[in-house]
Amino acid sequence: LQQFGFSNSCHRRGKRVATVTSPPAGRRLAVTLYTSVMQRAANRPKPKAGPSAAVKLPSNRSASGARRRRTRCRKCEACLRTECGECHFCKDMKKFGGPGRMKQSCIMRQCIAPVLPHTAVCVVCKEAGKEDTLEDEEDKFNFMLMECSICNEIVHPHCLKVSDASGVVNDELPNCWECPKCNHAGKSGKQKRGPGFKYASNLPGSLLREQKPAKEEGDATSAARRRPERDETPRSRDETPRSRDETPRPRGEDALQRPQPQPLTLPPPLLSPRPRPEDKLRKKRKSALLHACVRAAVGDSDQSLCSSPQAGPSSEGGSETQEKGPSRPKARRKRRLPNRELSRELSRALNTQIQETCLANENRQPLKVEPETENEEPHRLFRSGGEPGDQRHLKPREMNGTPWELRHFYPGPITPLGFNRSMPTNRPPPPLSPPKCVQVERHVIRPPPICPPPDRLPLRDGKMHVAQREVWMTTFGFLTHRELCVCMRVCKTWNRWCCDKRLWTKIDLNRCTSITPLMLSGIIRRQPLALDLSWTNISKKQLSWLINRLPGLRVLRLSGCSWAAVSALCTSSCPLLRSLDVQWVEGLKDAQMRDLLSPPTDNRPGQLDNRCKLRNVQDLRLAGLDITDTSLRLICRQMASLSTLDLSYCNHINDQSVNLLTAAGTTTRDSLMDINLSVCNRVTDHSLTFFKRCGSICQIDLRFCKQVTRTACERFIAEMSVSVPFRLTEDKLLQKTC
DNA sequence: TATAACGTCTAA
DNA sequence: TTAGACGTTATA
Repeated sequence: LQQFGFSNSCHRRGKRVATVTSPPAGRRLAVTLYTSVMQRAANRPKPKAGPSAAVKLPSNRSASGARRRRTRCRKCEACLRTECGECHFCKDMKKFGGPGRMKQSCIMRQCIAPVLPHTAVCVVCKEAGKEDTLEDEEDKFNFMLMECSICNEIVHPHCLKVSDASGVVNDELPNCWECPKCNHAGKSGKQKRGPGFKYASNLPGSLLREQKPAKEEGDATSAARRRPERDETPRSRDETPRSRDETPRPRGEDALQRPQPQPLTLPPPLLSPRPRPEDKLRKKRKSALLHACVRAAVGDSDQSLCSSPQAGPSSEGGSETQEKGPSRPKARRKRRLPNRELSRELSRALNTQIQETCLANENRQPLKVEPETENEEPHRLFRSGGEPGDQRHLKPREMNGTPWELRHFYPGPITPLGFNRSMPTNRPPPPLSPPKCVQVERHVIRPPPICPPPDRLPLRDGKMHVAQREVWMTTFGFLTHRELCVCMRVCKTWNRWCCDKRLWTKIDLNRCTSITPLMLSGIIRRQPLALDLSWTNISKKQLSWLINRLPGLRVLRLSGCSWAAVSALCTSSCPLLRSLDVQWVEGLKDAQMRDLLSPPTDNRPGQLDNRCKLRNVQDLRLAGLDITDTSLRLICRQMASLSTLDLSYCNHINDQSVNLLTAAGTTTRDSLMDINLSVCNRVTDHSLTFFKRCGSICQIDLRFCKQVTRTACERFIAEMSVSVPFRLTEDKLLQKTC
C-alpha cells in the first residue's frame, strides 16, 4: 500500500483508513480498508505526506498535501497550566470521573502556539527544522520548517527555489505560512488553526460572524493598514522597500523580531469609512506595489486603531518597524482581510503575552519596545528614534482630544464602579447586536497569561530607567482609568504596566451604550475582579464569552440588562463569583431564577454536580424583579453564603418571604447580614419579628415600605438592644451600631 | 503501550 | 451552527 502512496494507521478496532493521492490528477481517493494486517511502527516518523501520501482528508480539500497534526508547544502559559477540573472537557475526562468520550484538552490548557510535531521534516530535503542551530535571524527563518496552510507542505524556506513570489507568514501559528507557490498562484486556503480553536470559537460570545465580502478587495490596502503590522516571529520578513516617511532602522534590530505582541486594532465598524488619500493611491498600485502598500500601510497601523483617520494613533510610529532590505527573505506578513482584523486582535492581547513568556523561557532576546495592546505605538521608542512623548506620533492617535482607548473603553461617562442601589431611570434600549459589519473570524481568546512584565523602563540610549516597575506602579495607582489609558499610549513598557490587573480590579462600563468586541478584549486583558455591565446592551454571547475568560471574577453587575443576556450565567461557570447584581433585569422572574440557580444540566454519570452555579455568591441584588417566594426558597436552599440580599422594589415580596428567609433550618437565617426591602409594599411590621431570628443581621432597609411603621422599627430596636444594638440611621433603615 | 488530545464528522 | 463523538496522531 505504501508503494502506492498510501499512508496507513492502525485503528484500535482494526479499522483502517487510508487515503491515497493521485499525484498526476491531484485528486485524493479515500480508501477505507478493514484490515488488521498493517501496523504502523510506533514512533516512526511518518514521512511528510506530500502529494504521494496522505492521511484521511476531507474530500473537498484542495490541498496538495496532508496536514500534520500539531501538538502542544509545552511552553506557553496554557500548556504550563494544570487542568482546571471544572471545564466541560475536564469533566469528560476519566480522571475527573467523566466518560472520556470527548477527548479534548482542558479549556484552560489549550495551547496558544501549537507546534509542528518533532517528527515533521522538510518535504524537499527530508530534514527537520534547524533554526535552533543557527544564530542569524535570517538563517533561522530559512532553515525552520514552515507549513503551508493551503497546500500543507512543510518545507524549509531555503529549500524552495521560488524567487519571484513570497511566502506569507501567518503569525497566528508558529511555523505556518502560505508558501510562495500557493501565494504566487493566488490560492487561498482555510486558515489553519491551533488546538482549541474549534472549541474556543464555539464558546458563546465568540463574536463570530460571516464577513460580507463587499469592500474586502477594494479595501485590501486599508485592511492591511488597519492591521498593526508587527512581527511576532523572526521569520516574518518583508522585502518591500520602505515608504518614504520611514526612517532607517539599524539592521541589528531585526534580531529583536521575535514573536512580539501586536496592538489591537479596531474592528471594521470603528474604522473610518473614508479611506485616506494615500490609501486610494495605494489601491491603484496594489498589484505591483502590493508589498509597498502593505509596508507603507504598516506604518499607519496605529492609526488603524482608531475609527477614523484623525482618530488614529500615530501614523508614523510603526512605519519604520518593519522595513527590511531587499535582500531579506521573501516572506511577508499576511495581508489580512477586514474580517480577520478584530479576531486577530482579540486574541493578540492575550496571546502575545503568552508568547513573550515562551520566549523568555527560551532565553531569547528580551522583547524591546513593542506595542502589545490596542492602542500602543509600535516601535516608537527605538525604531523611530522618537521619545515617549513624541507628539509626532501621538497626534494622529487622538480624536477630538480623546485617546483611543478611552473612547472605546469608556464610550459613556466614566463612573465609579457603583454598588449603588439607585433606582434606574429608564431601561436602556433593547440590546443591540454588535454592528453587523463587525465581522470576526473564529478565533480563540484564551485566558490571559501570567507573564512578567519588564521590571524597568528601557530608555532610548539602551539603558534602563532607575525606577523599578513597582515604583511606577505605585504612581499609576493614583491615576484614574482614563489617565491610565493615556499613559498606556506612551510606550510599550508603560502600556504593559498600566494594564496591570491591579490597576483594573474594577471595570465599570455601566450604561455604556454599546459593548464592542474590542472592549471585551480589553476587559479580558485586564482581568478585573469586579465588572459592571449594568444597563448595557451586552448580548448573551458576549457575556458568556467574557465569563468564560474571567475565571477570577468576583463581582458582576448586570443590572438592567436583558434576561437574554443574563441567561449566559445559566451555562457559564463562575465559581468565584461573590457578588451578582441582576437588578431590574427585564424578564427575570421565578422561572429564570430557577434556571440561574439550578445545577449544571450536564450531569452525566460520574459527573454529578448538584451544586448551584452561584453557590458562592454572598451578595445578591434582585431589586425590581418580579420574583416570588418560589425564588426565595431556591435562594435559601442554594446560596448558603448569602449575606447581602437586595429585594427592594420587588412587589411580590411580603412577610411570608421574610419568614422564608429567616426560617429555622435555612442557611440565610444565619448568613444574612444585610437585607434591602425598601419599597416592598407588601412587607409589614410583622417582618421585623422574623428578623429577630437572624443571628448576623446588621442592616435592614425598610425605607419606603408603606406598611412598615417607624414605631415598629423602634420597638425592634428596643427588643434587640439586649443582644444587638440597632439604631435608625434613616427612617425605617435599621443598622447595627458597632 | 499508554495517554493525551487534534481534527474531522455528524446528528441535533 | 454547534455539541458531541471518536478515529487517529503525537509523545512519553
